[in-house]
Amino acid sequence: MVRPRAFDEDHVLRLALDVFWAKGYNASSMTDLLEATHLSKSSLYASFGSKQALIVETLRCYGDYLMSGPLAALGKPDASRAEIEEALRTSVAVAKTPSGERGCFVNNCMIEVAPHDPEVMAGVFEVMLRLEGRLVEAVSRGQQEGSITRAESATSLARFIVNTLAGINLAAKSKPDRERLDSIVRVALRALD
Amino acid sequence: MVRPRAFDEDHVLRLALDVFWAKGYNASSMTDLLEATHLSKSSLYASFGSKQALIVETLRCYGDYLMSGPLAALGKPDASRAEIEEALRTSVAVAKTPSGERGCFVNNCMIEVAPHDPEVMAGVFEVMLRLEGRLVEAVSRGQQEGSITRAESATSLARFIVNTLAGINLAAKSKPDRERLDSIVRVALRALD
DNA sequence: TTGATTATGGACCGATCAGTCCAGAACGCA
DNA sequence: TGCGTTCTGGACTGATCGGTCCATAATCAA
Repeated sequence: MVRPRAFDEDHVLRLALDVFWAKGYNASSMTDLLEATHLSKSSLYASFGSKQALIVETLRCYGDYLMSGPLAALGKPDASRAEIEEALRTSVAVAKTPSGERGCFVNNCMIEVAPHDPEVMAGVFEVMLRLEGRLVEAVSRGQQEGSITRAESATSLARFIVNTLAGINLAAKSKPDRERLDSIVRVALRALD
Repeated sequence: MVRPRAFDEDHVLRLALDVFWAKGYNASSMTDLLEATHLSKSSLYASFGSKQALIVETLRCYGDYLMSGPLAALGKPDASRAEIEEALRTSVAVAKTPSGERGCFVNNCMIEVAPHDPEVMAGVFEVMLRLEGRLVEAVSRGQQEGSITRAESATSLARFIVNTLAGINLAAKSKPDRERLDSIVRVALRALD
């Protein structure tokens, strides 16, 4: 082996992710991706194979971003109700960001790509399961310490929160009022009492 | 004037809607639409102008379907908590239908098309406002009769329900377990207590 | 230097796309 | 029987798409 890779694959994925995330899969042409990644067409195809394979990789990349970014609170070993609330509020804050109208990349893929592509569907599932898993832990902890109702299973409550998050990220696409998102979170949290 | 229209425009819209709904906007070629509507290319362009104009029309059509179909309960003049529950449960039932993985056409448009097309965005808004309006009425009635909490405004609660419905329809795309959807509804309804 | 590997840019491909146009058939009223 | 309108099918266009290929240059180890 000689001449090592001249570019960082993860960094390229982040750049490609930004394109797919902002424009959607179909609207992102290979030209767009080449400009964003500063790669030659040959290099990009040699490294990833196809546009479809590329978006599958970016999904994995997005999962990492989610867990270490907006939803990082849920990763704390003692995460509980407070961290669930924090995650919801952070999601609202991100949604109100200028780039918030990109919504959630996983949601976007689920609707635009997954129905036509089993690999993307699998990637979507993976991210959602990671999220759900962390939420189950946090909910359980909240139930143990009494801050969350025991009337429903931790799994049911966690799935409800995933559902609420999905809705918020979908709403984010339409530049909603801050108050609208805040009240959704507020009402949703009532279900945990 | 001679020779009247040989086809029913609303019926054509329903057929076109089915295509867009099942395959998405980009994946629906004009060929698909022509086959489904049994129209000639010339007729379709003469009647609707463009693919984009066509999907805008189908959005209106979908709104009518929603209100007179799955969400018809909310249209009853005395709709209240029971009808909200019914609408949620019907949505789950529809989601578990073979064609349920199409999800919600409005959600699909919001993610795939609306970001690139202000007219579609406007159409999406219109349907969502209709739904929200009906929910506000039903929630208010529930609050008056004491079946729904007064701790939050009718608007906030209605928006929360819209959000929950959106999440459910998004989840529908991945062929979820019945139990998953049921528990989401069950937990969501806790927020109204 | 040599040879293996990687990167680059551009030419090129076949397919598909939305949309236009036209000649003519079908139709209904006067 | 005409006239005006609607409908049809197909030919056609120009653009764009994802993807392939290749000759060449750059890079490093032996």
